[in-house]
Amino acid sequence: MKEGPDIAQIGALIGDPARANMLAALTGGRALTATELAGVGGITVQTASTHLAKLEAGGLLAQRKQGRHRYFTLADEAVARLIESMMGFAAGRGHLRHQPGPKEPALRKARICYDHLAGDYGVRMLDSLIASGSIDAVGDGLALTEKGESDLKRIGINVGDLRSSRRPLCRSCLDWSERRAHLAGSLGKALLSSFLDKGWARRTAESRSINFSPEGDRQFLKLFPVDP
Amino acid sequence: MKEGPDIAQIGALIGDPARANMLAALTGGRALTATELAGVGGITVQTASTHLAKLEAGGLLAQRKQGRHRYFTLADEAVARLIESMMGFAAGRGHLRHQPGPKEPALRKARICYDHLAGDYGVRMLDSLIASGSIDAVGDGLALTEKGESDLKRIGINVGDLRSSRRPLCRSCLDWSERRAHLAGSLGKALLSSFLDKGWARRTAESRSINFSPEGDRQFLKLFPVDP
DNA sequence: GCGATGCTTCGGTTACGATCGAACTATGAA
DNA sequence: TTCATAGTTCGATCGTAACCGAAGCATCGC
Repeated sequence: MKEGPDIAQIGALIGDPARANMLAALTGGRALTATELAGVGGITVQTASTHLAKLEAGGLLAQRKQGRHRYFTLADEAVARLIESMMGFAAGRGHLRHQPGPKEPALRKARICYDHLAGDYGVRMLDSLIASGSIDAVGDGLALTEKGESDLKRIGINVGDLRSSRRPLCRSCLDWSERRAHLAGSLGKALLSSFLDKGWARRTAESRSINFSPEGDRQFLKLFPVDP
Repeated sequence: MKEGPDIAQIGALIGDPARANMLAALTGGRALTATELAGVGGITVQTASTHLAKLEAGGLLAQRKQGRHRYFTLADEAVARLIESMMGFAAGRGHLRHQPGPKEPALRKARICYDHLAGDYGVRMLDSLIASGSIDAVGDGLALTEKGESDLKRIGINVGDLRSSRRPLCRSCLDWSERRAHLAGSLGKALLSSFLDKGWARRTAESRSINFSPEGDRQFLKLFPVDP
């Protein structure tokens, strides 16, 4: 007994439905205000305020004041990974939400996971990068190849810039809807950003889903073909 | 809101201190009875019984009856990974236990993590295997090399046998005390088993720590040297 | 200055769940 | 059979934490 770090504290933090909803919403990567988070949690602002204070004290959230707004984000990528891994686990056990909801298909197709692409399209992209020899997959680890680096430069992504950050370039992240890996890390972020910049896709207002335009869809599927 | 799987349920399950203690104890890999688990949770058997029922209903535990005893284990390796990853996260945030306790140093040196070696010795072993070229590390993924396969055969581990199981051979598992990776997967299990079989080390009765004998210590350090 | 908006703090209510004593079932030992 | 041990179920208690209304700050626009 009393062995090791205290998982009960963070378990309890995540264990409240309102807080869990807020955290899941923040996994979308966007900074949200206390009022918005109260909305996603289905509670009043007063209650949300105390919840947010607890989450911040627990080190799960960071906030920055901007005028009279208070923007909350996940404290760092480790929190996002924890949440996503718990989602993957929960999905595997059948701990699904009561009503699947109309937005579910869109989420399964393409959604944002902290700052990179997830869902069917996210998994497909990684598969294609591996098949084309741009990324080496060893066990559950990923590494960019020289071919990959030059291929990416051709679509406007300069890997050298990304390397300067302390964050790992490639990281595999388990997708809860597909139950397979998609690409995270700074490269995952850069790829999604480029899709948005090119106008291939747009983020939706209140949801984590990512909407591809018909043209963007075509381009994406051409760039990341699935092998027959 | 209402997007994705329900993490609040499992968060709440882990969020109770008594349940968290039981889960942490079961991460030791041993099957424990309800009474033993009541002990580690610091509660009466009645209370433990209801907790265990909840954990089982939530898919975190499995039980098997044996005579008048009821043995509980973690449902599968995924649960162990979840618990360990939460421990790693908690340790990183400073969510440590109130009193470090006398057993802490032993735990940091060598302990069992589900079924493989963790702690200083676990990290050291993986480092050494990578340095000697037995294991390839790419990103955070691990893969056994041909050299590794033959080296392991020399110390009595037949990798061919391990491959037949559906479980991955090599897996990296983040160590909460060292904050670095150690070796999990079926190979990690096989290595620890061999140390125990050879008499180099023994499991302790009530704790997760692993005790190396003086001779076992010598052999282990010789087999897995650290590069200067 | 003023009101409006965003958010926090305070106080009091409420509900849920952890807890344990006691009674009950099941298995094993004598 | 009887007694002992392991565990569950029941019932009642109790504490904590989630919750919201109301009041209090802070910041913006005017």
